[in-house]
Amino acid sequence: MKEDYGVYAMYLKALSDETRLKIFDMLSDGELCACDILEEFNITQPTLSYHMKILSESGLVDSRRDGVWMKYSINIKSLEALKQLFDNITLNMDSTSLSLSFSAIKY
Amino acid sequence: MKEDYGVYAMYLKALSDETRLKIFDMLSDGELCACDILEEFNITQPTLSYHMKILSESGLVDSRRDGVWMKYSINIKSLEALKQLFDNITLNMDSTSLSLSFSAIKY
DNA sequence: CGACGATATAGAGAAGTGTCAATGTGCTGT
DNA sequence: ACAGCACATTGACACTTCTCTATATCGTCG
Repeated sequence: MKEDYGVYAMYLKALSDETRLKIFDMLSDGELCACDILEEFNITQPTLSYHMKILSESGLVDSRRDGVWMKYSINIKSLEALKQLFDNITLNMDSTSLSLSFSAIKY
Repeated sequence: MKEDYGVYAMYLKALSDETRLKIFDMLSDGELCACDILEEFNITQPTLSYHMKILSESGLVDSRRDGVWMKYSINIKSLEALKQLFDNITLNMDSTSLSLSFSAIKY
């Protein structure tokens, strides 16, 4: 974990662009093809392709061909890894911060 | 939430640099001064100051003067917001993805 | 006050990013 | 085979990012 800063930084860089973050959030509702995603943005098709490549190569998003279409979906493992990254940060907190964190737990 | 992509993208951009991500993780053990942080990296003092400014201005990190020193600490609210961002993404998943997510829950 | 230690700012340069128009590639019907 | 649609790649450009050296500011102590 402590040694994976490079991987996490890559994930976060992939999501640090507002367009890509929106796309990632869109994919939380399930698999989508590029054409569906493109309709939601005021960007050209090559620009979307560029963003999808970054998301795919980072490992955050999986892609597969379905005939003429490319279908994209969230890679669960990378999403869980990101959650653990931020969850672990709270767990390491000192007592002052911990009391604040406890009040934020919502189960 | 759905409208805050700009804020989240800013948070993620601030953490998308490996140095800044390490610093953020270091701060999870509690408040640190710039001099303590600087010792852990092979960068110059102005470069660290540049990174701390990005972390502070994004809202992820709080800063205060303590005599000659600047003390930095994690802003809990922004950290919790980041956790919710990723937690909400799983919650929106369809049944196929949900079954995968359940298997990853570790309580 | 004046010197010093800690941090911030300015300026510059190399490298990276996001966008587009133009073009290439791959699949599917006819 | 070939025409057409979906998507990828290329090349170019403006803009941003990260790093440094040099210099400024701020707070403390004698």
